Amino acid sequence: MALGKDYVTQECSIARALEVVGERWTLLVVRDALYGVRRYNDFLVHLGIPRAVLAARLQTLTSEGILEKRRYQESPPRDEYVLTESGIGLWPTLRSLGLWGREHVSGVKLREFRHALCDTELGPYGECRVCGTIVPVPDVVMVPGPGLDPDPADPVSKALLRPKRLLEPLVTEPV
Amino acid sequence: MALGKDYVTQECSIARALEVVGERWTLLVVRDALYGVRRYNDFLVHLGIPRAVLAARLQTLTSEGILEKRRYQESPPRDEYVLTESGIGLWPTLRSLGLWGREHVSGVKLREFRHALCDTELGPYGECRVCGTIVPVPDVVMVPGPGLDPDPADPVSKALLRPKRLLEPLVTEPV
DNA sequence: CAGGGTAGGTTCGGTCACTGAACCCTTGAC
DNA sequence: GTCAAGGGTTCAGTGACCGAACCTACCCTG
Repeated sequence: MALGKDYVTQECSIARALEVVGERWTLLVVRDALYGVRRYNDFLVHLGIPRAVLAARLQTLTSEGILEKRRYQESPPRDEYVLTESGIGLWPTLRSLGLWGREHVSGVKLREFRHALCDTELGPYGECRVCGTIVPVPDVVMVPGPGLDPDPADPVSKALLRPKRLLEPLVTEPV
Repeated sequence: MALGKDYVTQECSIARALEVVGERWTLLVVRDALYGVRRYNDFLVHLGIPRAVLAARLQTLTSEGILEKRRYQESPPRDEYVLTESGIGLWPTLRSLGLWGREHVSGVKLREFRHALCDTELGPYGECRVCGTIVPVPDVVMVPGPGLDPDPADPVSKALLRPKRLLEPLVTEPV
């Protein structure tokens, strides 16, 4: 946590959670990972985060068991960062935070989330209104909403314009 | 937001939300407000936050429309900080963040939340399993869980040991 | 009416996280 | 041999956060 200080007096699960994911950028890294971003460089260009900070976040998220670093090719050695179960568990939090931001801060719908099996838009708790069940994260499809810039500058944002399932690895166009 | 920098490149409701509530201490102030804390001094002793930071947070939260500052006595002039509708809208986020912290960080159940009308423990989305509805925040009762220290040092934590509804103003024992 | 207590701040020097830019290493392609 | 790309590390500067001290307005008590 920021300043090396924990919320030491707080006997509270929310405080414990914030000690892990409450630093600047951390939740945005997790969000990108949910959207399918896996590579250092993709996080870098999409978030506009300083390299040193990204390296630090990826390392703490890995050591906290939220991301898993895994080698996907040997030569040259390349690693990718994939969400663990614990990391996927942050989906409801990010979902409700996003809804709150849309409703009380930005006022614009930038993305929609739908149930892959029946194409119904999710309710506020990530449930499918038609099927009446909580939709598992891999069955959530993200599609761009009306407020989203149709021609973004960076290739990661471009790739995220295409409807895709959460967690499904992002493929960026080779420049 | 920290360092005067917003998440400027991010076209995303989550980023917008974090610009408002993503600073250190901010979400804990909102949590305390949900628990019924209203006064400067109660926030201070309960959070263990530096006075200057608390003053700054209360001011930004007020100007962002999440808290409302209101005079509750004239002489001496005293103000209290009460959640607005927008602030209450953060309940689902805090609820899911707390659940995640309990499940993936602390592992201990510190508090329980129940439906006031039927005394059923809430489900993960703040719904009542018996009534089948989302419980409005004022109808949520908070009761201490098994893992909570039964004899805390500060009077605010003491007062929070008694079951009470969310938002209901906290009354601290006069020392 | 002096002294003490309380609520709600502001000020201030020091520390530490974040920032942006530059540099480094390994590998593969030309 | 040279270049580019991916994935980092290093480093000086800035500014948020830290704790402690100080300030103000009002009330109560002797």
